[in-house]
Order: sequence, then structure tokens, then C-alpha cells
Amino acid sequence: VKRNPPKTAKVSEYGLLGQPNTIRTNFTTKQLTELEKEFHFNKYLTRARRVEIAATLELNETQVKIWFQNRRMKQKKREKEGLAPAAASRSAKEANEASDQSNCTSPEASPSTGSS
Amino acid sequence: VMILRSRFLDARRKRRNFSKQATEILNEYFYSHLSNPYPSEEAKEELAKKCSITVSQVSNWFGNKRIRYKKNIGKFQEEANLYAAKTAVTAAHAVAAAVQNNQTNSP
DNA sequence: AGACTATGATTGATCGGCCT
DNA sequence: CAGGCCGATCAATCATAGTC
Repeated sequence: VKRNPPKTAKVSEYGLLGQPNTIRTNFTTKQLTELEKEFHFNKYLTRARRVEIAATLELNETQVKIWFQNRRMKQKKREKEGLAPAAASRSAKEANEASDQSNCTSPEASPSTGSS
Repeated sequence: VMILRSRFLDARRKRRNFSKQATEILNEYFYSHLSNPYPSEEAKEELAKKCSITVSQVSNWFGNKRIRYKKNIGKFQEEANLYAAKTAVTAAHAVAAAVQNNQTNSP
């Protein structure tokens, strides 16, 4: 009782223009790092904060808003999966790494990517 | 252009193909619900259990399957026929069993 | 061994529903 | 009625596994 039609009827009806509207913008590492940092500070944004971040990172307020929304969903999914696979193992060994947050879901660490 | 490689080694992106049996089960569901290949949360949980994978993986599988199927139906025609036939056979067996059952106890 | 294809996962963005 | 959030999905892309 959730989905009826495949929908996505007009996700970007670029009628007579050769410019696909819905472009999947590629966030830079810097933008992602800042967004991530802000997320750890606050899971939710206030209007003011959103405006500020958007300006700082040169993004639309909508993009920032959506990023936070997706980020929250991502975290929820992570939490959910990180605490269920224990089907037949009570071994306290891998009790888990729950209680954390500092955990970085996106190890941006560019190892030795001296890449230029 | 160089700075765009931010999608690097997502360490955990270590993928493992699902077992042949799991794929079998997923495809069976997909092709038997081709008119509406959107399993409910409950159905996903059931499929996940049968396939020994997570619900998220089931979701990913259906998401990828739906898009890729739509993108090139022709490429999946053979597969579609194969599962359609398999489903038909299963149904036929069910009917046969029902008939037999009906005969044995229907005075 | 290398090119090409199949496939699982990730993610910016959209859709519909619900709430404030 | 506008605006934000959630849950599900889409669609493009990444990186690896499998095939030839």
C-alpha cells in the first residue's frame, strides 16, 4: 500500500533544451568534510545554520538540506545494520562498537594519495 | 578533475556476489511480480532470510534490477522467460498436488 | 594477462505522504 | 498553504568480480 505507479514521470522533462536539469552535482571533498563536521555537531539544521553553511560551501540551501536528510537516513541504516547480524553468536567478543559517533562513516583519509 | 577522485577506495565497498541460490530466489520474486516489483518491507525481510543477506541488500538488488531491467528489457528477455516458465511449472505442480489431494479425500 | 561485462553499493536528488 | 522530514526509489557512477 505504498507504491502504485513506477512514477518518476517527469524527473527532468528537459523538453527542448539540451541541458539535463537534474544533474548529480559532485560535492568536493572539502564540502563533504565540512558537511560531515557540521553533522556531528548537529544532526538537524536550523534555518540560519543552513544559510550559513550553504554560503560557505557555495551550495544551495536545498542541497545542504537534502544532504542532511540523506545523511540522517544513512546513519540510521548504519545503526540498524550494525546491530542485527548477530544471529547465533553471543560471544561477547564483538559486543560491538555501538555507543560511538566519532566513527567516521566516510573515511576520507587519502592515505598517501599524493596524487596530484 | 583530479580532485574529483573523492570517491576513492570505499574500503567496505568490497563486494561479494550473492550465491547462485539467492539470486535464484530474488529473480523468481522479481519476475513473478514484474508488473509491480516492489516487495513490501515484510517481503524484503522474508527474502533476506531466505537468501541469507540483509534487507538492505535485498533493497539494493531490487533497485538495481528494476533500473537495469527497464534500461534494457531485451537483454533480460531470456531470463524473464526462464523464470516465467519455472514459475509456471511450480504452479502446475501445485495444481497437480491439489487435484490429487482432492481425489484422495473427497467422498 | 587484458578487455569487456555483470553486479553490489553508494549517493545526490525526486516522489508521495505526513506533520507542524 | 508553505516547508521540513521520513521512507522508498531513482539514476548515474564507482569499484570489484566474473567471463572470454
